[in-house]
Amino acid sequence: MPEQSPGSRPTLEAVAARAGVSRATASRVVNGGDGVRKPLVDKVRAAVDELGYIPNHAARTLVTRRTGAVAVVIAEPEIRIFSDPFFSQQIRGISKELTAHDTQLVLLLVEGPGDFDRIARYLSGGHVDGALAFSLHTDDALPEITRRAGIPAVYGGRPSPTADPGDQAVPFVDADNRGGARLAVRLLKDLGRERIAHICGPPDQTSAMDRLDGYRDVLPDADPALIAEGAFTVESGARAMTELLERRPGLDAVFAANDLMASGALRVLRERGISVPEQVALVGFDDMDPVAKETDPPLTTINQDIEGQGRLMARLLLGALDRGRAGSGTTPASVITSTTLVRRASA
Amino acid sequence: MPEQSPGSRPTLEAVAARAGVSRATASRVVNGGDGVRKPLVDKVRAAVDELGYIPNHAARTLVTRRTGAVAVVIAEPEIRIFSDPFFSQQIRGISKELTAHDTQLVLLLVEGPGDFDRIARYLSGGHVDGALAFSLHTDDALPEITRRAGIPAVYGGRPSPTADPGDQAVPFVDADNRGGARLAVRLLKDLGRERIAHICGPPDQTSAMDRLDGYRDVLPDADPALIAEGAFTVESGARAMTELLERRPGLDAVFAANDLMASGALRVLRERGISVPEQVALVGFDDMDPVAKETDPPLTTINQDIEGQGRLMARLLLGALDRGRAGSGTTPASVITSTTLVRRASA
DNA sequence: CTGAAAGCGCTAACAG
DNA sequence: CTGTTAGCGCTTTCAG
Repeated sequence: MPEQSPGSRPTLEAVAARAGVSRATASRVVNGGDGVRKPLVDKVRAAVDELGYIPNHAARTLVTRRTGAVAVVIAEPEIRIFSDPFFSQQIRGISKELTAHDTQLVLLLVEGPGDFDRIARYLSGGHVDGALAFSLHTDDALPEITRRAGIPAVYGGRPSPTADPGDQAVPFVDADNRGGARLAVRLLKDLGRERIAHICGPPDQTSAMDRLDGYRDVLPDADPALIAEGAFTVESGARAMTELLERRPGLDAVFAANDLMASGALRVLRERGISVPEQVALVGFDDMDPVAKETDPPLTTINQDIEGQGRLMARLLLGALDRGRAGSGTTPASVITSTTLVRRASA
Repeated sequence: MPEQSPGSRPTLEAVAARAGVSRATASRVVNGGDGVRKPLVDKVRAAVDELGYIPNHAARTLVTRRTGAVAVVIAEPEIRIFSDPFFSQQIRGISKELTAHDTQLVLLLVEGPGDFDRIARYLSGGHVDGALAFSLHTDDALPEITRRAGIPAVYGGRPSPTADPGDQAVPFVDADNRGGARLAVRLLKDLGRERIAHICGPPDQTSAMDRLDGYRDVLPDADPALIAEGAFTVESGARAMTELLERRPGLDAVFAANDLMASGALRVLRERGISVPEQVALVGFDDMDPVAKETDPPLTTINQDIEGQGRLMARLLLGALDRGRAGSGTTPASVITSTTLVRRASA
C-alpha cells in the first residue's frame, strides 16, 4: 500500500481510468465483483493496488445510508467503571464480533446527566447504524433515547425492572442473575449453614435486585436483618459486613452480590478474627478477574461469561441491522446467559 | 425534538424551504450563523427546531473532509487489559476532552497480530481525523502505521526506547516513570534499607525499562541478583518475589514496578510470615485503584494522574488538527507528566 | 448580506 | 456484462 498524504487520495474515477473501465464497473469490483468478467476484475484490482485506492467512507455512506459503525453507550458517570473489569471484557467481546463484520465501534461515554442530550443527538444524527447500550441505573433515560433515535439497539443487562426477555421493545442480553444467586445460596444451605446473610447491591440496578430475588427464592423466610445493602464496591461491602455482624453476630454464611463486596466483607471478617470458611462461609458473584482468585482465601463465586455476553450483544444487533436492510424490521429477542458455580476456598 | 424514523429525516433543503431562505443561508445559520441577518437567523433556527433537523454527517464530511472523529487504538491483545483500570481511566480522560470539542471517539482494539492491516486501512480510509494510540510493546508496528496513514497521532506512553520527548516524529504523553522510580527507591534508601530489590516489568515495555533505570539511578551498584523480572501481573509479582527470596533471603526492601506485582509480592511475603513493612518494606507504582488501598497493609506507591494524561493526549491531538486545518502542520510536542509519592503502610 | 450553481466520491437504476 | 446517468445532503465559491 503506497503511502498517503492526506487530501490527495485517488478516487474511484482514477481507478476506473487506469483500468480502462467505467466508474460503475470499478465500483462493482471494489464491492465484491459479482457479475464482472474475470479479466476486468483483475485489471481493476491491479489498478486499486497500484494506486493504493481506499474507498471514501463518507461518499459511500451518503448514498448507501449505512455507516458501518455502531455506538457503544456506557451510562456510568461514576468511578465504578475505573475499577471494574466488567466493561473491558464486555467491550472486548463486542469489539471482536464487530471487527469480524467490518463494523466500527464508536464509544460514547456519559460524563454527566447533561450528556444525554448529546448522546441523543449523536444517535439520531446518522453517525451510526445501531447502538449497544449499558444502562445500569433503572432511572436513566437511555432506553427512551435509543427508542426515539429510531435505530436498533441492544442492551447489556436488563434495562428496567419491568423489562422481561419476552418484551419486544427493548432487547437485551443479561446473565441469569437470579438463577446464579440461587446457585450460591443453595450451596451455602447444602453446606448446612443456617443463618445465611446477603449483601445486596444498589436497588436501582436490576442485576442487584435479581440477585436478591434469587436469594429470597431459596430463603423465602429469611430474617430481614440478614440483608444489608452495598454499592458493588469494596468499601461498601466492608461496611455492610460490619453492619451485619452488629445486627446478627451469629450469622454463619454470607452471599455477596458481587466479588468486590465479597472482598470487602472478607477484610472485615479477617480483622475480626472470624475464620472463612470455617466460621463464616462466603460466596461472591461475577468470578471477577483477578479479584476472585487473589483474595485470601480465594472466593467461591458465580461465573458468567462476560466476553461472550458482549459478543452476543453485537451479534444480535448486527442481525437486526441485516434484517433492517432486507426490509423486515424485526427486533432481536433478548437472551439470558447461564451462570455457573465456581468452587474455591471461601465456601 | 420530534421522533425520527430512519430514512425520512428532514434535509437542509426542507429547513430552507420552511424558513423561506436558500439552502446556502440555512447552512450558514446551522454552522454558526456569522454574516446572516438576525431575523433570518431566527427563522432558520425555528425551522430547525420545528422539523427536528439534524445535519447529515456523511454529506458534511464529504465536502469538508473532516470527520469530527478520532481513533483510539489499543494494541494490547493480551488479557492484561481486562484487569487493568489503567486504560479505563485514560480513556475516560480522552473521552471528556473529545466530547468537549464535539469530537467522537472510535475505538480500535487490536485483537491479534493480523489486525494491524485492518487498522492501517481504517486509519488511511478517511474515517477519522487523527489517532490516539497506545503502543505497549516496543516491537509493534503501530508507530509506523500511523506515520504512513498520514494523519496526526499522539501516543500514550513512550512508544519506543529510542523515542525521546524532543523527537518531532512521534509525539507522546508519558508519566515520568524514571523520576517516579527514583522517588520510590530513594524513600526506601532514606528509610535505612540496605538490600533493596526490584521487581521490574517486561523488557519490551518502555515504562518498565524507565522504572528500572530510575532504580539504577539511585542504586548504581545494586547487586544484579536483587532484580527479578515480572510481567506486570499479580501472579508474576508473586513468582518474582519467590525468586528474589531464594536468591537473597536477607533483602529488606522491594520496589515493584507496578501495584499489581506489588500485591503478588505481598502475598508471598505474608505466606512466608515476613512482616511488611517491618522486615521488608514494599513500594509499588501506579497508585492503582482499588488495588493500592485494599492490600494489607495498604501500598506505599507512586501516583500518576492517568485521567489527566488521557485528557492531555486528546488536547495535543485536537491542537494538531486545528493547526492542520489552518495549514500550518506542526506536530505537537511530547509531554512528560509528573509523579508523586503516596505514603501508606507498606513502607 | 443572500442566492444560484457546482461538486465532494460514490452507488444504483437503467439502458444498451 | 458494462457504461451512462442521476442523485445522496451538504458546503462553498461567485455573482448580485
